[in-house]
Amino acid sequence: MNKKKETPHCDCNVIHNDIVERVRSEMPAPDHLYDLSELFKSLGDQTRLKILFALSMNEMCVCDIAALLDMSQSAISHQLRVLRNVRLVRYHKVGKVVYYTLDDQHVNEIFRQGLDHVEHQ
Amino acid sequence: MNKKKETPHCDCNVIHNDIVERVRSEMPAPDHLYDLSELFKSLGDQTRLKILFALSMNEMCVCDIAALLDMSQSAISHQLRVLRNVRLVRYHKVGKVVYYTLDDQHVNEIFRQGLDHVEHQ
DNA sequence: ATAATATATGAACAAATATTCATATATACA
DNA sequence: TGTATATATGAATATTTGTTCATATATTAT
Repeated sequence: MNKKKETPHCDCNVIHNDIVERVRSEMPAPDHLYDLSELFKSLGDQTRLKILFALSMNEMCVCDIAALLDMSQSAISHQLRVLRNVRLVRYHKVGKVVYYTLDDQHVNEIFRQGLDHVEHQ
Repeated sequence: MNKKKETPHCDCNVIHNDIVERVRSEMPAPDHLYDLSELFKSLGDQTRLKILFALSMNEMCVCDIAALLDMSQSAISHQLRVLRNVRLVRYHKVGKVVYYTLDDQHVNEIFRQGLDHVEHQ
């Protein structure tokens, strides 16, 4: 009855073993998959999307962003940290004020591709 | 997901009101922001990224994917529904077997941009 | 020095999410 | 008709995540 039990979780029979093995051998490294999922995760929130859109128009300080989105300074600061962690934004200080900018061009590209997708259906 | 409260939360002074107003007037429609965040959210999970990578190589049935990722058929099926909901994948049935494929080209493009970003640091 | 302001952060809480488990549906075959 | 197989799905649970609250840090002005 049981063909192969090498995979404890899969409770169905493998239909196309050749394809499965070929895909398995090409699967991106766990590190890359992790980084990529963290990147997309950071884009998967409306607040952060709004922040990124804002920064694509102008550099802005934390206070500007909080006012724009009508949210607390703390909430914005927490979200900016998320965006810093995946290097989507960077900042520079001028006195007490911290100005945020987009970190690289990929952001705009990814953004545009995403909009293409959601608008094209 | 994102909760909207009525109370004004910004507890700091607006520094650059002109910029804030200009950005506010250009902010994408809530519908688009919602769809876009749902799209990226669906990409922000390692299991789903693996599924999408697999499907970028070959169409695969649910059973294949479960075997490939060493996960239960149920877990894969739930994740495929998420991917269907944002139209990243589609399927066709052959008898009992359901084959999944990528739904459009944007996926590969977004994928590539994302990898560019995480690899370029 | 003190006060005021801009931002960051840890802890707590509520909401969202991924997986498991049990079960339902659909198809094929004897 | 039955049984077996492939997939889907609702409910429950455990983990993750976004925001709030209180407070800390850093900078400027007095």
